[in-house]
Amino acid sequence: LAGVSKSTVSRALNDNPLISLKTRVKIQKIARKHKFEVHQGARCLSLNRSQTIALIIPKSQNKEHFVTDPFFLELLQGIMLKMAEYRYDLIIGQPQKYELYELQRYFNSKRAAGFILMGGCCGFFESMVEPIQSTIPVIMWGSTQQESFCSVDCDNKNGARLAVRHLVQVGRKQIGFLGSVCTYPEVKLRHQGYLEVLQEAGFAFDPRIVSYGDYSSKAGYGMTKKLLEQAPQIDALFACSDLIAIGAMEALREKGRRVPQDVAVVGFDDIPLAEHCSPPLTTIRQNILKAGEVMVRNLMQFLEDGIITRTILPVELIVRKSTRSTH
Amino acid sequence: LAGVSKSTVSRALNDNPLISLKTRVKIQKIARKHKFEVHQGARCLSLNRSQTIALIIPKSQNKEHFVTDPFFLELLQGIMLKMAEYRYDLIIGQPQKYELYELQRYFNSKRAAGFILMGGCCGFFESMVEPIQSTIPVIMWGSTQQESFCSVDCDNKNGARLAVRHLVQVGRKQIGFLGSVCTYPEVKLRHQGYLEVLQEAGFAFDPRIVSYGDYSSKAGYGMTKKLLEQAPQIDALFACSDLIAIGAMEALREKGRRVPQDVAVVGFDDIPLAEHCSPPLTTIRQNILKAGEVMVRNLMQFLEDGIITRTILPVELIVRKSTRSTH
DNA sequence: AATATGGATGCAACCGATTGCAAATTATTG
DNA sequence: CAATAATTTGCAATCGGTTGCATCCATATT
Repeated sequence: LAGVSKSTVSRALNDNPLISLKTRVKIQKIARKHKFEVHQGARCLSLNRSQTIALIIPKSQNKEHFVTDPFFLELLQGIMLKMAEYRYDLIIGQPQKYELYELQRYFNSKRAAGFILMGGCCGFFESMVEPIQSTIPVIMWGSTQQESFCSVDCDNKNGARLAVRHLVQVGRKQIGFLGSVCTYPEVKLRHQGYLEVLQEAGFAFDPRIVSYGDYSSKAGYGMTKKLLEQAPQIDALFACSDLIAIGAMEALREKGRRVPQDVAVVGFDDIPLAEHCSPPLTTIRQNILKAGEVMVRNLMQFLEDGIITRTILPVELIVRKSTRSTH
Repeated sequence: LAGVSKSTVSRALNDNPLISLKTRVKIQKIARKHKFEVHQGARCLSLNRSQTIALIIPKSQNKEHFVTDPFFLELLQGIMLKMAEYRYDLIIGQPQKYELYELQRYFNSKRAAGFILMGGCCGFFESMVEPIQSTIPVIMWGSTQQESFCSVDCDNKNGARLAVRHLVQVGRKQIGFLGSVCTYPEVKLRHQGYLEVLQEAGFAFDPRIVSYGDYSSKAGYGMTKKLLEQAPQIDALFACSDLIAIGAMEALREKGRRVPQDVAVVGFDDIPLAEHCSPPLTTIRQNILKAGEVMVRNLMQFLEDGIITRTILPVELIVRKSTRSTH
């Protein structure tokens, strides 16, 4: 070192006001010059917590090994941006099973101080929620019934309402619903919004124009093919993701339906591609980047002060050609 | 504990053969029963290395904050799969600057024992390569001139050759090239493959039908618009990503060109969407999942034995409607 | 039965940082 | 100037594993 004890160095590097400004600055300068870095293992041992958050993502049930949705990347980006601000590290984990125990292992081994759960939207974690909140700091993406822990979600119901109301306004009468998995809370909410607007518009609800699959374009393609057979009269589709919508438009095209002239299509997410697919897709924009940031911020708040937040982020209707007959 | 010293416990949990099988099993059973987890901080301190690999991703230069390409997700998935096998943790880092120093900070603080560099493909890390190899365990995605450290890449040149040869075989004469950033090594290689096949086919090279942008559908849209103005005679396009190709097809459609009748289009990557866009896209499939796995495996090999590997993964031509006039 | 042998376990130091408390230094006050 | 207060720094214990070496015990050997 350069003149002082190691406790002084430790305090100086942590900007402890016990140490006089003069020595603090001196020590920090020396540390920088010698590219000194605090040994995180030692720090973690001493503090008994690590400056690390774990992002827990689901292994999807079907073949596809991952949330292939670009949506996830954007969320990740938002998370990382905010994480860097807090000078925390992000570890990504994909546990074998969706059990509290797996999270507890991370937590007990002090590999992570808190968790961001992506599986929430799939209902994976609903089961383990009760024991979690008292034990492990957690924030979840997606809607949930539980009040006892932090969550962030977009306004699914309102998103669906905006989409379907727009379809009604452009004169559509037979509006189909393309969901992903019908048990997902956000899908339920969107379906609810869909029903509300149909009712407000005085339309009868026809269960034959509702279909479920997953979030992929493949599923959208398949659902639409099926729908066109059992309900050829549809003149609009509200899809629960842009990928579904894109798959749907492909199926429509194969069946000789023009978008938007014969069938108008609305997606959900506003992925970058939505603007440049064919035709450009009317969709519900979620500010995913922001969502990622909010998740980190709220989790940190919980870690520091134990404040439980439940955030609903606004959504926005983006009108493009897939619902505009002219222009 | 239950009867023995802590050194015995430590050895037993690490399956050290010094400890008799009987006590080993007994201790492991007790540990499991009490959900004991090794404190990773302490372990890291003691061993002076952590069981963690850092995935370093670039902040893209333009507005888009991230590799929005689904390609990245698949790679991530492959990395995570293999990582779980080795029982290592994955941390994701997006350093402020692309300098050796940033990596060294991770390394010196013992937050990561090795690095997977995603920026390689963008040439970001080329500059810091010489100092790296001797200092820090690294594997890079993408082609590089350097021989001194591990890398994994797909066979870019051959991919381009397959794509362009296919276009030649279906009778196209004016084959445009839609690149991303012309300084990226993989783009250079693909352009090289493109030129080779043109030459073999006896076509003259026309620089006016080559354009560069980035990997997004937006860029594909823009490049194609420009290309159609300065070279309206083109009858085929080879795009360096599926997203570019999708943007290109949208631009073609707006300009009244039919795909594939007027202009055939080939992409690169085979993202899930490629099969369900309109028309389904002929493309070059990279086995990205495998690539991720190989990166982890080779990096681990380097960590253990210091073996430097340079891997080129095969690619495959997937023919779909975007290049088939009939059917 | 005494000694050699080897396998199983324990002792104790060590990794590098943090922090309560004591000590030393400086500043303030009567 | 001495006594006290306030500020600054150092001492030493602690966190929870790992590991070289010493020790112990049981069996094998002579």
